[in-house]
Amino acid sequence: MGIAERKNRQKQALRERILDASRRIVMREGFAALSMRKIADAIEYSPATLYLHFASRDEIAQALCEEGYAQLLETFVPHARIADPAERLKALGRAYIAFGVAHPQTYRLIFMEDPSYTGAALGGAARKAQASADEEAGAEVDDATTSSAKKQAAAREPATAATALSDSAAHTDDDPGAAALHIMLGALEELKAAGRLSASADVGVWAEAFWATLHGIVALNLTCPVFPTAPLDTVLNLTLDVWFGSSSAVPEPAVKPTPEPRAKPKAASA
Amino acid sequence: MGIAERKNRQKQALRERILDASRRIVMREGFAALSMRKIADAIEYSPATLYLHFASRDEIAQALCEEGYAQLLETFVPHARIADPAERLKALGRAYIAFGVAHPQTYRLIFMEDPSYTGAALGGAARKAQASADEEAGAEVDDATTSSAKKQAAAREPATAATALSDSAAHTDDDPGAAALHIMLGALEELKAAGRLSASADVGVWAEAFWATLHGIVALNLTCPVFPTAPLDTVLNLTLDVWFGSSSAVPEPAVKPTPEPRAKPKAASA
DNA sequence: GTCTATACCTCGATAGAC
DNA sequence: GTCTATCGAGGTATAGAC
Repeated sequence: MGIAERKNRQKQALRERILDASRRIVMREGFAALSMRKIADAIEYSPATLYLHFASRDEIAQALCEEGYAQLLETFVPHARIADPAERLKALGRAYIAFGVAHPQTYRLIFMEDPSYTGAALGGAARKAQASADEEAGAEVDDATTSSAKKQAAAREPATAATALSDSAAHTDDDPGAAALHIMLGALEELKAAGRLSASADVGVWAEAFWATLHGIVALNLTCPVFPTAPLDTVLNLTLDVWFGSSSAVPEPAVKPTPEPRAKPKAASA
Repeated sequence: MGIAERKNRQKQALRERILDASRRIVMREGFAALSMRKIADAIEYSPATLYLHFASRDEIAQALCEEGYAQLLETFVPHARIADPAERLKALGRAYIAFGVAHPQTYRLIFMEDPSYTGAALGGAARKAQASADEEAGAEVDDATTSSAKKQAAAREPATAATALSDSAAHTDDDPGAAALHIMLGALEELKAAGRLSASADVGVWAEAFWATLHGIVALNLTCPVFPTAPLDTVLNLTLDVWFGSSSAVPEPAVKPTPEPRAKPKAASA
């Protein structure tokens, strides 16, 4: 069987070469420029050979996406150990933006190209967020029908940073997107448990809204050459302060979030 | 000269037919599916004829973009009359998201396709934001070199909603993007003048960060089929409350933004 | 397994007849 | 002004020789 194993190794090696070349093309010229011909050229094989390893261009793209999800999650992991949940969320936000700026084409591929690619990243994650929200609302969860119900159990008790991390690590293998979102959910739960979020706040909604905010900063920055006019860090810091309060050691806080929530009456529109 | 005028009218009419057909194709199949052949088919002319009215496909796309900018601005205008600046900003945010959801392909074309398209919308706008920020910082503005310096003068004094609107209306003809951003800047200036924003807050940064946030919600919604899991309005309301405070008449505010800004010490990261 | 060769698309843009 | 015809380039995917 040694011969079969060698052949298998060679097959896997070529598969990796294909993905390597594809990754380089995407990083250099963007996803739209990824074609079977170009990949074949890059690895010095004929286009037909590619179809022995991938059924289509789309399958190659999906493989690249999965790498991207994992890569993004990796940048999250170290920050998940930060004790203060607000600081943790801010650090995660910074890591998210940093990833997008450092790997623009990868970010585009995952979050700005095909809905099915983005869905693969956020689909499972969003389902978990919904489940968490339902759970929080006191809805009954049918463990038999939910394959990942066991993993969600840890979120039921107000988790410490350590348990949140170890729990999310359980997701890492199968679904990086869900794991990433789960790290955020854990931090938001802690904030809420500490009374720094309204008791009626829905952490699932908070997580989705915050994620969308981060996405907006990255996406606009990648798409629009003149955004932002101000330094990116300045915009990011303001955004994080608005969401989770100013935490700088500076005596005078730079931003004072709406001291009078409902001071003025609503005006009639034309 | 009547003959020449008639020919001119006919030429303009065909130009409009081309744009109409293009708009329909983009709305129905997306910008990527817009091809000269398809347009020609739709208007029942040969592809070659198109090149008598537009130099290239790109020129058609840019014409569509300009319509889109103006369309977006139009949805802003009625809300610019709201007296309370925070409520005005929230209404603008809602209008922005509503536009993106109602006209997904138009929104994609303007803000998610080609950087040059988005730049045409935000480029001039961003320059104005920067100018406003400079001005605010006490920098001298050389009126001779800035063609629109006169228009910015109105923002110097804490403007009423009326003056902010009339001022922004002056931008409408030449640059819808700048006009839209200017409406937001005016509202932020008012917030600041009322002491509801820190005196050291940079309204240019606020405007860019808020715009990015709105963009994130729309973009993620358009790209990701499962976002948001929660109703879009719920996510939007939370986001607007986080940015400009809760203004609902409900006795218990749904969201309490970080009552203890710097309660916990910063934790050491691993 | 890997190749050559090719079928079969779609595209933007242009030349030249009418 | 409008057409037909076409160039040349790009793409996915496959058939069949080796």
